[in-house]
Amino acid sequence: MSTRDQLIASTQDLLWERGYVGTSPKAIQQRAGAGQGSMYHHFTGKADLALAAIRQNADDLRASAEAAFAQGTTAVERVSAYLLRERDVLRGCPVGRLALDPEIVTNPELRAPLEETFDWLRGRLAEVLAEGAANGELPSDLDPAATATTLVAVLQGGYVLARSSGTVEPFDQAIRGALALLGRR
Amino acid sequence: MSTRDQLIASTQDLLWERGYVGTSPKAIQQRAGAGQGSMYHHFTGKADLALAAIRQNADDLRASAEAAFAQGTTAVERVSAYLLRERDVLRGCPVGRLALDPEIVTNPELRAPLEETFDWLRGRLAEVLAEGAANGELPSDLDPAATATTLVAVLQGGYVLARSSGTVEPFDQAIRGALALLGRR
DNA sequence: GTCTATAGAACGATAGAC
DNA sequence: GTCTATCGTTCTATAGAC
Repeated sequence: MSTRDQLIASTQDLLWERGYVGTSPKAIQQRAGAGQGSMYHHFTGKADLALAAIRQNADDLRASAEAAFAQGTTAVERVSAYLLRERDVLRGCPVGRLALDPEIVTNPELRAPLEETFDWLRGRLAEVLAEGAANGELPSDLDPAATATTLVAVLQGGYVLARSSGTVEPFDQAIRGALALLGRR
Repeated sequence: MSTRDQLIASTQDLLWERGYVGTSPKAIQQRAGAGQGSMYHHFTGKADLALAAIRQNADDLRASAEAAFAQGTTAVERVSAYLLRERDVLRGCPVGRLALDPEIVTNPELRAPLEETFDWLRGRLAEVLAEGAANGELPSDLDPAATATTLVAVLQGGYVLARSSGTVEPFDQAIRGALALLGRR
C-alpha cells in the first residue's frame, strides 16, 4: 500500500470516528506513519485529502450494500438482508456521520458524495420494493420511493439512538419495528 | 437575562450548529458578549458549560414534544402531530446531533442527557401507540415499543438524509413513508 | 517523494487587577 | 463578577534540505 493510500485509509478511519472538524492533519499523518511533507505532497490540504477519503468511504458503503442486496431471492429477503447485515453499530455510518458536520454540509464538493450515496441507496432500495409490490409480495399500494427513504432513515436514526444509549439495543429495535410494519399483512 | 444564562444560550446554539468538538470557548464568549473571565467564573470549563447547555436543549426538546402529543385526540392524530410538527429540518436535532460527536459519547456525564431524552421520547411514543392498539385504532399485534423506536429513528435519520441532500425533501418523504406503513389496514 | 523546521493563528485554561 | 494579559499546546500550512 502506497503512502498516498495509507493517508487516505487513515483519513477514512478518522473521519468516521471524529468527523471532519475533529480530524487534524497531524492525527492523519501519525496514523498513516507519514510526515507532513508526504501529505502536502500528495494532497493540497486537509479538504483535498478528506474528499478522497469520503469518496472511498462512499464507494465502500455502496459495494457492501450491493453485496447485501444480492443475498436472498424474494424482495423482502433482499431488503431484510440489507437491513440486518452485520454492522459495527456503535461506530455508526461512515457516510451519514458526516452529514452532521458543519464544514461538510456547507462545502458543496465535500457534501456531493453524501448526496450521491444516499440518492443511489434510496433508489436501489426502491427498485427492490417496487419489485415486491409488483409480484404481490408486498401491498400493491406501497409507495416504493417513500418506503425506501423511510428504511434508510431508520438505519441512520438507529445509529443515533444506539450511540446515545451506548448500546446496540435501540438500533435492533428500530430495524425490528420497521420490518414488522413492512411485513404485516 | 443574566450573563450566565447568555453563556448557556450561546452554547446551546453553537452545540446545535457545530457540535462539541467544533465549538470553542472563544466563540461562545463572543456570541454571548462576555469575556473569558465571566465564563470561567460561572463554569469550571468547556465541558461544564456544555453540560448545562445540553441539559437545556434536552429539556426544550422534551417540552416541545409534549406539546405536540397534546394535539389531537386519537392516537394516530397525536403521533402524526408529533412527526409532522414544524421543524427547522436542515438544522437537525439539537440532541441527536450530539450522538455523533466522539467527545460526547465517550463522556458518560455528557452522554447521559441524550440517553434520558431518547428513553423518555421512545417511552412516551410507545404509550400513545399502545393506546391506539388497545382501542382498535391500530392493529392489536403492533409492538408499541419497537414501533416507537422506529419512528424516532425515522426522524433522526430524516435529518441526516436532509442535510446530506441539502433539501428537506428526504425528511418529508421518510415521515410520509413511515405514516403510510403505520396507517395501512 | 519524504523529511525537519518553522510560521501565524486558534485552542482551552489560568492569573491577577479592578 | 468581569476585565485583560498570558500560558503552553495544537491547528493547518509552507519552506527548504535531502
